[in-house]
Amino acid sequence: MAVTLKQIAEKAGVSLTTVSFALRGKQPGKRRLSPITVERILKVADEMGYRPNHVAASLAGKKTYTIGVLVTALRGDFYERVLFGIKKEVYPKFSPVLAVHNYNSGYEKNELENFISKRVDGVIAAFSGHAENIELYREIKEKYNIPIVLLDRRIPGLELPLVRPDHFDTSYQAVNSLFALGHRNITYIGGADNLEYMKLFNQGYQTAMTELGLKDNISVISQSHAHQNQKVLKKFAAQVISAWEQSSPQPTALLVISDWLAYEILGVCQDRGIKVPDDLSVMGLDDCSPSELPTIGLSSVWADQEKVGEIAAKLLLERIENNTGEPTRIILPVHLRMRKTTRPL
Amino acid sequence: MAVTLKQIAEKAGVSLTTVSFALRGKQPGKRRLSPITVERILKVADEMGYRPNHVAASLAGKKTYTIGVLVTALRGDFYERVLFGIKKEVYPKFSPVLAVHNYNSGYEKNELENFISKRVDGVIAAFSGHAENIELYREIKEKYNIPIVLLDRRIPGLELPLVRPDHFDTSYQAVNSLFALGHRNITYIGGADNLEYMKLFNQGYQTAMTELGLKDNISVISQSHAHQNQKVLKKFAAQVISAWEQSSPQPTALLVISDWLAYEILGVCQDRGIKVPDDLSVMGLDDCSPSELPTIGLSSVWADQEKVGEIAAKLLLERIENNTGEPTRIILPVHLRMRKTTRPL
DNA sequence: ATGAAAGCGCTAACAT
DNA sequence: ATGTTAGCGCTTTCAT
Repeated sequence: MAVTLKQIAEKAGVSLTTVSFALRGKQPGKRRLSPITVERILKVADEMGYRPNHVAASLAGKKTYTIGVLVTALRGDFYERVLFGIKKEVYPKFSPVLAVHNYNSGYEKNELENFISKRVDGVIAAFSGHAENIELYREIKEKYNIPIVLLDRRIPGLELPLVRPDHFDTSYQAVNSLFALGHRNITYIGGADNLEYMKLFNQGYQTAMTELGLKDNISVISQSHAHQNQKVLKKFAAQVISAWEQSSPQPTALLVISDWLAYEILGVCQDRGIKVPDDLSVMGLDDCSPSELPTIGLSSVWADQEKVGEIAAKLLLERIENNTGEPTRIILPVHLRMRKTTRPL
Repeated sequence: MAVTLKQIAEKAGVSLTTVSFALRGKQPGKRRLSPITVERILKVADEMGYRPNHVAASLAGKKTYTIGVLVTALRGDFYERVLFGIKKEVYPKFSPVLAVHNYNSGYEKNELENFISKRVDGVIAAFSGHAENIELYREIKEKYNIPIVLLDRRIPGLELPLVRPDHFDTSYQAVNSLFALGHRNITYIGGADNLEYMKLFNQGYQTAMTELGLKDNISVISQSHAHQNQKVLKKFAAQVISAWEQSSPQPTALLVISDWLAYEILGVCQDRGIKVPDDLSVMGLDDCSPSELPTIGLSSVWADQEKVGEIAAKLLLERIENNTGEPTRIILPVHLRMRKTTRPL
């Protein structure tokens, strides 16, 4: 069945060690081998159809060349882009093990334990927010000395490097751009603020409004659970628009925590004959791909998620290779994407 | 650092073997151990914070409890759903290693070799279509005896189990539903037919048209590369509509190979003042999530991709566990989702 | 009911 | 320039 180093060694008339080094090139402990033997070994290995056994190599070498990537969810082309950035950065030296927790504490625990058992060389994770798993993160870091890089949010009590888009500036910029268009009455449609990015969105909104002298116009509508299925979003969207219809003075713009919720709001507007952007401007905050579709054209704020992944991976590799690195915090700039759902007043 | 079986054995005053069995429950070779020792071992292990080392277990046990999942791409909520189905089915016994080839032969080769080196227990793969990798698939199957289940398309010359939605019936049903609405002049907007599903889409269209006595109305517009970025799609969409505008008699309906292309077509129609569905009905074939958005409402054909993943995983597990199973072919039914871009004539 | 011991296939000192 | 050898942390016969 599977060919081993030993078999190659026998066939090539050299020792197993020589084969091991020959096959891996010169990288490790500077052993010098005659090019002629190397060539012979390579040939034999090729003829026999040798495939290295990573499992054995990992056990012996105490390195698995594997990193654990734990994200909150896969849907919605968000962590997909992050994952792509990670893959790009570590390829082909490391391979990522993908895990998803969906904000479920049990899944998160399970996946993290799995990372430990798999002896991954490093972890990139988006913390779920469940405090009961903090000790597990600490164990990974301190007991197992596995480097961790965080995505999007910190873990209270743990000093860990973090990479995320500038959430505060996201809503801050959005409010300012709306202001520049002439809007003064801007309502923020938010989430429960239990996740750090939501809190920052909210703060960015509040700060911008205050700075612009619009403190009295601040108004927030929010719903407890942010990550929901389409049905729940639809219902919430209807509530938002009903509230808007009844309010006076009516806000001229809505700043919406997620593009997918904004799409539903657009739908409700359409049903009720509210013209966007003529009667109402709508703006999302996490530029998802449908926003760019010609029939949607939702104004939103774009973050380079791929770069988030790349940088996280880069930080992780540094830490894996040099066992160094302080808990840096890297906040990436975001960019306005003004499209068709916002207009000058 | 990491606690080992040996350390637990010493602390508990038993042999390493006993610890190994105790920790894994009763499953393997029916060894009987006194509940009292088991309890003590469990307690010690817990106190010491033991985490099993999967790497060592895999090497010794010749099973990695890992399956390789190779898909064509991640974007577009397609393989995402498949992956979800797979995870659901194998959790928590096996963990999937995710690989993506993007129709690139080199990546595919690399990822498959990686699967071998990782000694995965099984493989679920969507073949890229590149013939030069067929031997590698054969090697996995025959030399390494690693079970493989295919997604979406066969591999010429290899008898392997396959799971896919009914691509033929997708376009076949679509044409019939359009016919039922009164449409007779239906154009198919397709791809290069180099992938099996494209060929089947095309055949379903041709067959349905022929059966309905619409042989003379058959018309196909296609473009070589199907999986492109938005810019290319936009351009192709413009060409499609230009062709439509100039044709006479004008088709009343467009059957579009992918929903994302259809969205762009909708955009072009909007720009040129063509009313959908009043002037033209548009229908997609791979129901993606934006189709359901209220402001899009693209009619399409839905396939239960999650179930594709589930079934593929189920077939794979059977083969891993019993080393049995013929090359079954499972074709899942698809369902029409008539929304707002199609209308009765 | 429990242990001892032989690997699994490789890496990395430590020779020569 | 190449070989010998001792593990890595487990699973699994084979004993007792």
